[in-house]
Amino acid sequence: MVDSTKDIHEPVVLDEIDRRLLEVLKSDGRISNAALAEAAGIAPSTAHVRLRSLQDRGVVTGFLTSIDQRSLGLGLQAIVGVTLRPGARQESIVRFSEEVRNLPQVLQVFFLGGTDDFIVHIAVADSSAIREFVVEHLSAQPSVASTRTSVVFDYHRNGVAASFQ
Amino acid sequence: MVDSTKDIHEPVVLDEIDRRLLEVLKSDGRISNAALAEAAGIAPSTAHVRLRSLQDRGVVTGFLTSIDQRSLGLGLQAIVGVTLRPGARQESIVRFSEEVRNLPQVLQVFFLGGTDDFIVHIAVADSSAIREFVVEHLSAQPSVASTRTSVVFDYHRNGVAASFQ
DNA sequence: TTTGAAATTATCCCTCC
DNA sequence: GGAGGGATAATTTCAAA
Repeated sequence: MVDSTKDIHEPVVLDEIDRRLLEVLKSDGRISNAALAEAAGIAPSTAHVRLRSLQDRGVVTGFLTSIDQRSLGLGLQAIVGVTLRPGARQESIVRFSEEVRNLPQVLQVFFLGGTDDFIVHIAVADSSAIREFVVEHLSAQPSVASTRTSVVFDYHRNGVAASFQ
Repeated sequence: MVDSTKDIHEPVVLDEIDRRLLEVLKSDGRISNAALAEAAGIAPSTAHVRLRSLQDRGVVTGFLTSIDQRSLGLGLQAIVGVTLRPGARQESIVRFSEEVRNLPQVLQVFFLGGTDDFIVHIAVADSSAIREFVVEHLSAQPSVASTRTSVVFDYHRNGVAASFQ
């Protein structure tokens, strides 16, 4: 008996074949089923069922396309660390963070326990757009105590983690 | 005449159709060519040519699979900020950073201009694995002056930026 | 460049091992 | 749970506008 509405995280058991499939898919999400099957040493029909199972079990949460941001006119990336005011209301923080993560400049948001309360990874056109982003969307917020902006000189990605639920 | 060996970044011109294709592909890298064509309002054969062109021009740099790290037994994510010693030799920094970004725990590395010289996004099994990672792979390095570790409580991703060449 | 249509492949479901 | 086979549907190429 499997519950189809799983809001909580139930343990997932992956065997060697699953891990091989994931290893291939990690860096080639658009590989054909036939090629995926061959890479994992199984029949195409089996690979097909396996991949569906990985999606159903929530192991594979989606397929993404890596896009060169410069081509979109967004040649500059930055990391902005944000510290919130100690007295900020919980509900206003939640609303604020949801606004931030839906802004078009935002690639990723990390909510942290530590010095910064969260950090935002953005891609923008130029340095004035960074300042504009920070002033308009972060500093202007009453919940925000301070921000620290760092320009991204180089960036490397090994894999893509799923957004938390 | 197009140079196939483009090491430098040449300007890319995207029209409205290209942008529509990218918007769809961004969050669904495995969409079928037929569905992609319909979403962009063009013929499947055109969508096919267009997508190939986007790849050839370096706009689309790859297709990735978003994987729930918890399923892999990596239930904890952290951000580690690293400051390098002012006197560290350039070549040792380069070698070190290349080692770090190839570690299996590492999801992303950002090289920054600012307080931290770079930050590392990792996924590990538990808190002792965080400590192990920092001690073994970061603090032990002679180039490293200090590190600051923050646990990731929540994570959200809007899109995937290409790794810098 | 875009398209429609043809040739080739792949997907997907069903059945059997 | 994995593999085979076959109907369906997709991708890819190409000629033409």
